Amino acid sequence: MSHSVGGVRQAQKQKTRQALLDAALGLLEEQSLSSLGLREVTRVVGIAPTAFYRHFRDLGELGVALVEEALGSLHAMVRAILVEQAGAEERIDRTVAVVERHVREHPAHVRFVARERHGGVRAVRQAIAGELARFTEEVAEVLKSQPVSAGWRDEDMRMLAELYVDRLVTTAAELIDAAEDGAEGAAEEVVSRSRRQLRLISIGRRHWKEEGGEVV
Amino acid sequence: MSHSVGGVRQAQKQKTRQALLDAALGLLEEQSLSSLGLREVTRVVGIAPTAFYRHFRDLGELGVALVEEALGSLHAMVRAILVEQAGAEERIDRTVAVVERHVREHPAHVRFVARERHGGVRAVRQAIAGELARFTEEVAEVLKSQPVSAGWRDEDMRMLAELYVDRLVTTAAELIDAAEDGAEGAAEEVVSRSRRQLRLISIGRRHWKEEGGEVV
DNA sequence: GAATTCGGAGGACAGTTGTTCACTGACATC
DNA sequence: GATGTCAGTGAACAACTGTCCTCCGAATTC
Repeated sequence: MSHSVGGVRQAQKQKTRQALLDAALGLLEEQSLSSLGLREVTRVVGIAPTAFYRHFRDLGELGVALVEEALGSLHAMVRAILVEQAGAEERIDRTVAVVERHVREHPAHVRFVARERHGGVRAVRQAIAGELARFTEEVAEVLKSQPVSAGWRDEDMRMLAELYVDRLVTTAAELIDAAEDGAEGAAEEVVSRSRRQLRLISIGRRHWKEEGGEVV
Repeated sequence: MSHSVGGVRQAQKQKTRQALLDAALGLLEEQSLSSLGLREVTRVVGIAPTAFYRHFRDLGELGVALVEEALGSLHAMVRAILVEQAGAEERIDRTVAVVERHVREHPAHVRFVARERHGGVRAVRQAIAGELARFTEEVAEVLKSQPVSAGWRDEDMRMLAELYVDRLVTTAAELIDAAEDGAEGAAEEVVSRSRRQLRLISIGRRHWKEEGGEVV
C-alpha cells in the first residue's frame, strides 16, 4: 500500500487542515465560533486567507469538523466503563474520574462543545445535538442490559440515559469553569457533588418501578 | 412625587435604553453576543452609533443588563410554586408548566441565557452564573423546609437543588430547540420526559437517607 | 429668563472583514 | 519526460467595524 493515492500531497494537505483546526480551537478559548474570523485563523497557521477554502467552505464547516474531533472519541470511553461488571458505586466513581481526566487532557475541546451546544451557528448546534443523541442512545442500550432495568419501557430507559449524559456534560462544563476561576478546591467540590448527584439518580432508578412507573 | 428628579429627560433615556436592549435581544436570536456589533444594534433602534455610549460602556455591559432582565423575574415564580403545600407529583407538574409557559412567552430571553451561559463574554458568563447560584440557593432553602429533608446536610441539600435547577434550565433549552425545529410533537415529548426525570429525582430524594447518606 | 446639563447627530479615522480572480510551482499520473 | 492536478499566493474589492471629536438643541436648574 505504498503507492495508494496521492502520497506526499494528501499528507501535507491533511497536515495544514489539522493546523487550521488546532488554530481555530485555540482562538475559540476566548470567543465563540460566530465571531471567529477566517483571516484570524489563517494568520495563526501562517497561510494566505484564500487557502482556507481548499479545506472548508466556511467556518461553520470547520466547526462541524471540530465537533467530531471533540466528541468522537468519547463514546468508547464511557461505554467501556458502563459495561464493566461492578457495583453501582464503583461505576459512578470511575465514570466521574474519566470525565475529570478528559477535561484535564482536552480542556479546549470540552469548552468548545459547551459553548457551541447552544451557540450561534446552526450547523454546529445540530452536529453536537446529533452526536449527543447517539451517545445517549448508546448509554440507554447499555443500561437496558443491566438486571436493574428489567421491565423498563424503552421510553423511560432513554429519559434515564439523558439524565446521566446531561449530568456528565454539565459536570465537564463546571470543571472547566472551576479551573479558570482558579479557586483552590473548586474542582474537588464539583467532583464530589457530581458523584452524589449520580448516586441519587441511581437510587431513584432502583426504586422507579415501585412508585414511578405506574403513574403515567 | 411629581418633581422628583429629571422627569421627561430620564424617562426618554430609559426608553431608548430599553429599545437598545430589545434590539440586541432580537439580533441575538441568530448569533452570539461576542459577534454582535454595536452599530448593528443602534441601526435597528434608529439612533447614531455614538449614542450607544450614553447608555453602556460596551456590549458586555449591555449583556449583563440583559441577564438581569431575563433571570430576575424567574426567582419569584418558581419559589411560589415550590412553597405550596401539595403532593410531589402536583408540584412537579406545576413547575414544568411554569417553565413551559415562560419559554413560550419569553423565548428570546431563554435562548439568550442558554447561549451565553458558556458564551464568549466573561462578564456575562459570570453574571449568569451568579444569578443561577442565587436561584439554586433559594431552591435549596425551600427544599430544606420540607419534612422529607429532615436530617439532610446542607451540602447535600445544595447538590439536590442544583440537580433540580439544572434540569429546569436544560428543559427550557430543549423546548427552545424543539420549537425551532418545527417537529410536531417534539415539545410535548420534552415536557413528558422532563416530568419523569423530575419524578425519578424526587424518588431518589425520598430514599437518599436509607442508602446514600452514610456513604461519603 | 439666563445658564447649564446631557442625549443624540454626524463626520472622519484607521483597521478589519469575506470573497473574487489570475497566478505559481511542486507533486502525481500516464 | 510531458501533462494535468491542485494546495497555496498575493493583489484588489467593497463593506463593515469601534471609537474619537465637535457640535446641536431641548429639557433641566437656579
